[in-house]
Amino acid sequence: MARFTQTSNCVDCNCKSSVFKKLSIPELELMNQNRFEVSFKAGEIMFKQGTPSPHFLCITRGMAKIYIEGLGKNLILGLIKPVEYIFGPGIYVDNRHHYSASAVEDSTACMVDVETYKQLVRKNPDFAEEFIRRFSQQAIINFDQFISLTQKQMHGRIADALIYLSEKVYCCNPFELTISRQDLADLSGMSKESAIRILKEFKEEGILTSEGNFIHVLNRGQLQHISETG
Amino acid sequence: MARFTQTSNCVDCNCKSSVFKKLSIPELELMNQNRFEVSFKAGEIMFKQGTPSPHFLCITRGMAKIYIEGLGKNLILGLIKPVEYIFGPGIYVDNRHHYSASAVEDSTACMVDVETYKQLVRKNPDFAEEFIRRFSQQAIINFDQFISLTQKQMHGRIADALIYLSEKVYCCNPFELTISRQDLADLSGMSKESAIRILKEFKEEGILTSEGNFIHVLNRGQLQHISETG
DNA sequence: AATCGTTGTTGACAAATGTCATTTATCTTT
DNA sequence: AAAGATAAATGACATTTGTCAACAACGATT
Repeated sequence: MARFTQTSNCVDCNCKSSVFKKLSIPELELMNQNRFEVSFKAGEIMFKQGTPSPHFLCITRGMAKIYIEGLGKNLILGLIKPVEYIFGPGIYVDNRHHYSASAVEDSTACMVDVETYKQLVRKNPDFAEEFIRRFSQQAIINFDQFISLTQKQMHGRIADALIYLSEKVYCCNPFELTISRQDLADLSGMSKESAIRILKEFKEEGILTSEGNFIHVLNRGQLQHISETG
Repeated sequence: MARFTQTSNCVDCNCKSSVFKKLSIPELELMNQNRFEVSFKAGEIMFKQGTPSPHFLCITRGMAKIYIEGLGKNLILGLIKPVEYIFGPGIYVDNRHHYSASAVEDSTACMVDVETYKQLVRKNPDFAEEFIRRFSQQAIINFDQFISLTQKQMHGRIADALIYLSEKVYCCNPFELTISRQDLADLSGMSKESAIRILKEFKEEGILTSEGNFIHVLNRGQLQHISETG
């Protein structure tokens, strides 16, 4: 199970994440006092859809997936890496998590008290605006995902997922896919078998090479084209 | 084209919409000074995806649809009626609209200056919290729509759309469908023909009756069941 | 009433996609 | 190294869904 540790300070995250840059030293200190660090092994659940959300979560090491648990299947909304924080929309509505989060790699995360956070949102308009801006960016990303998942065929959706993984998540090419094929399928809204098949087709067409979990995108333009034409 | 009018006052909306209840009289007055009313005929576009968004919009009469323009198809996010306001996530990010809005019935709307609005969000923490709360509620609704559109089959999706229309939009049963079949399809992420076919099946199975654009849901439980089982 | 354009409806068909069963690879544990 | 568990890959098939073409209904205009 998860182990408690208490190593870093909020000032560390302040150096890395733009959200906390809007906080003053005393405000950071307040936040620091109302947080604790937890470590998770790969596969462990960080929080579960439907449960109360007294804390929000800030990934300091490793990687997490956030996903909606639907009807038997999961829909992965995104992969979160250091130093990004995960706040569900529930914190201002019903204090429930509206999606689950679990570690896809061994990870550590800060759990920050939501009430402290909301208090700072009230007191510091710059912080509030930055929070709203983040929230808005997330919504815009969701819209794109909405279009991808509802209007594109499988090839376009896998292309979108590969671009996302290479450029937003692992930020390199070639990259090692640390998520499973099932996760790739859950990210693209299709069955695991279909995801595997399309990956194979892309390989046969010379768009990418793959050896085990290492994927090298050879023809980024082609991938973009497939993404845009559905 | 749209005609300008200047009839009501923000205080009117204050009586109807919970968002503005958090504003003081002087604040409402400020908002009132930075708004104007516009009327739209059915079918007219209120704002267009990709264009700048110097104003947000508050529907005071009629009904609007908000929709993402995707690859040839539209995805309807929701139907907006008085007194609800439409703010895109772009106002805090890139000052662009990330979806389009158009009148599905003859409508009037207030266009409120975004800068004034953001100023009030900074100054009035209660108002800011209420804004965030609304935004969050919208995100939660989007999650449900996400699951509906990506994990349910057509019958489940039409069931969801019918429940939404009957209970959230028209708020009565029977109700007159003022949107087209194409709109119903865009709301459910499928082709117009498929939407029509499923409506017919529901009719044959006695779940509803329909005469022209009037729909009467006879078996709400069955509809719920179809929604839940996909 | 006749015409035209739009929207709604239907049927036949093709394409996309999921499901199931089976095999292969990979990794861990013994 | 052997065994077992898990993940990945493949093939056959059924189902879901979209597309296309034709037609009917409706409203607006002449």
